[in-house]
Amino acid sequence: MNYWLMKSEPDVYSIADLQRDRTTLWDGVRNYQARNFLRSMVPGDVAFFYHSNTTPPGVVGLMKVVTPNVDDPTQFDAKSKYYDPKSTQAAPRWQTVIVEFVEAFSQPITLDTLRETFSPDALWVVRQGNRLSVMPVPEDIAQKMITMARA
DNA sequence: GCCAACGTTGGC
DNA sequence: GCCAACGTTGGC
Repeated sequence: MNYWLMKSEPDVYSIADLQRDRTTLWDGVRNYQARNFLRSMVPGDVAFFYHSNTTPPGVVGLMKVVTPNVDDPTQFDAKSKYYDPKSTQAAPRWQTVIVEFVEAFSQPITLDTLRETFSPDALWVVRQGNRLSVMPVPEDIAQKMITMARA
């Protein structure tokens, strides 16, 4: 079982939206490093939901992977902003996962607090200029984050 | 809204 | 294969 961190702008899709929907297909990732992490996810993996482009940015809850290795349907949709003309049904470029809501933290962990607590070498989201939207989280860091959020 | 960081594209 | 131009991300 692995831990991940996945970013979303709450104006686009928030933890409250996931709580309402229960599950969602995590579409729109168009970065190869992030996609490769998505491809390596397995059912039962736990992901921290991170709100980006908001005040304050931070980790707001937990979800878990229920269906791995799903072709992102938006790559085939010419009307989607995520449409990829180089992708074909026979050779789709973009895979993602379906995630299920687990928990909305009563006490979100802000980026400031993450920076005070964890090293950028261990938790990539605190690296300056970090733009990766899906990243691994080491297990010991993940356990500490969960403890902090429930304190 | 600004802009630094940085990934991608495309001409050569 | 280099690298300048360009587009996007995301904190502030």
